[in-house]
Amino acid sequence: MLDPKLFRNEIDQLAAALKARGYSLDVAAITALEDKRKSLQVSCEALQQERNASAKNIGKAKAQGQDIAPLLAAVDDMKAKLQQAEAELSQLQNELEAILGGVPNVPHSTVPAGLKEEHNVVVSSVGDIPSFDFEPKDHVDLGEALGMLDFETASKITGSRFAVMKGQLASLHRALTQFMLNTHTQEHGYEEVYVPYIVNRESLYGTGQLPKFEEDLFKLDDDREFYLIPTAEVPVTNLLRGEIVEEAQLPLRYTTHTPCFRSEAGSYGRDTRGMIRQHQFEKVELVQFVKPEDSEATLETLTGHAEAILQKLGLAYRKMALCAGDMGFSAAKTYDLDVWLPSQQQYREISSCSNFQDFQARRMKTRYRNSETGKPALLHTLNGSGLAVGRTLLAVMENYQQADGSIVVPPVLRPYMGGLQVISAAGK
RNA sequence: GGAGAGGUGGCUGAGUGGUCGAAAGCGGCGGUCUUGAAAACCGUUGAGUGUUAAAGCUCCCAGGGUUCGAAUCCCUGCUUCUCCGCCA
Repeated sequence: MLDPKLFRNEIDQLAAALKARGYSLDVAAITALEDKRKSLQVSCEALQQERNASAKNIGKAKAQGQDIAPLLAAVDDMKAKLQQAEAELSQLQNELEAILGGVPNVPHSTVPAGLKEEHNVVVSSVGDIPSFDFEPKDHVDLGEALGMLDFETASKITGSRFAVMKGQLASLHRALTQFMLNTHTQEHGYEEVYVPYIVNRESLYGTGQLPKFEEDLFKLDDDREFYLIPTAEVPVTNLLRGEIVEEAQLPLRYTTHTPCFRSEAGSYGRDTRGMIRQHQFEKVELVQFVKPEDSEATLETLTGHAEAILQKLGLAYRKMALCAGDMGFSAAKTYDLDVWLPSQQQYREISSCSNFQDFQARRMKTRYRNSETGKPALLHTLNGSGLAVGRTLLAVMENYQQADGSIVVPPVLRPYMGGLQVISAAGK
């Protein structure tokens, strides 16, 4: 949610800024509604004032033992008038809120212009692209040949876009998670948290998945309106929904490992092979709450924390600054980290790190007490994948494969694998 | 699943349908004292909206209702705690 004042006072500038990301703001409709709201609110408050004053007078008169019957008669029609005004106002406010809640964040001034993926800018490329003296296989062929990756059984159990892993590959998957969590908690200063994987509507509204992106989510058949989390961003960011934290506690850094569930509606036919795009995948998430003046720098360090994982794993990647039109709904600025996949001869997204500024915090009413003013002020929120575990697994498989189809375990993961150096069919 | 008790400001916690946005304490902030700090004492201190500033308005878990008037009464939901039952 953007600051409502922007819609009242600077709506034309706002519309121009949003156009950069391909969003066209209905200025005329919003202005008309806003004008109507203003006048309705004024008249409604005048009626409320009248009611309060007369009720007070009646109370006084009664206390003094006077006859209050004439006073009651005088306020006879007031109630109905007020009720009608309040109903109209609240309907209008809901209407406005629905519109404003659906307006995306304004791109930060440093965000590259452009509306499409090809306008994203390469910030840096790190690591050497591996060369093979044989034809590298993709992770599906590798995993199936090892007998450790099975999509057919998964689709029997559930359906498409699920995977079954076995043996050392399943262990490698777990090792990656442990390695990431340990790195973030021990080297990057994050506190590990465990959170629910099912969330309510309020939480999804807070981080911006609702009301606009309901079709991306799995909703439970339950009258409590529960959803499976599409990312740990939702429960972790909502840890502080409605809270006021002390400035001395900042910055707050949380990391967690959760499964993520995405309906992938609208992605039919895309990435149907392998583990790139699944309905269920694991992710280690980084979330930070910082003072507004710190968020820009924090996006750099947080992205660096995700990069550190790729570096320690020895994977080649590039850091992309997303253009205005390619960013998510709530983001003011986003870096994607794309890892090199030998089978595709291209980089694929493995992490997305964003600064939401106060966009989520305003929706969640997450504030801190500013020590200078003594007043509560909105925090800035950031998050990033550190990393998507399934995609990291397939990147490791493909980049560490050998001619015989075995997979070398990256040295940093060996302590988590009982010292195992190579995954081979014999190890199943 | 059954029975009972709660949900009030940053926190703890009072609050007979009318002067209650709400006692008190803690914490915070400012001051006195002190070389400095602590202690003590004095003052101040909810959030939002609105305004040049104010006034006004809204908010006592959420949503409905009763009433001229609701933190207070009624209904529904959510949630916390205690006891019983069941259970990984």
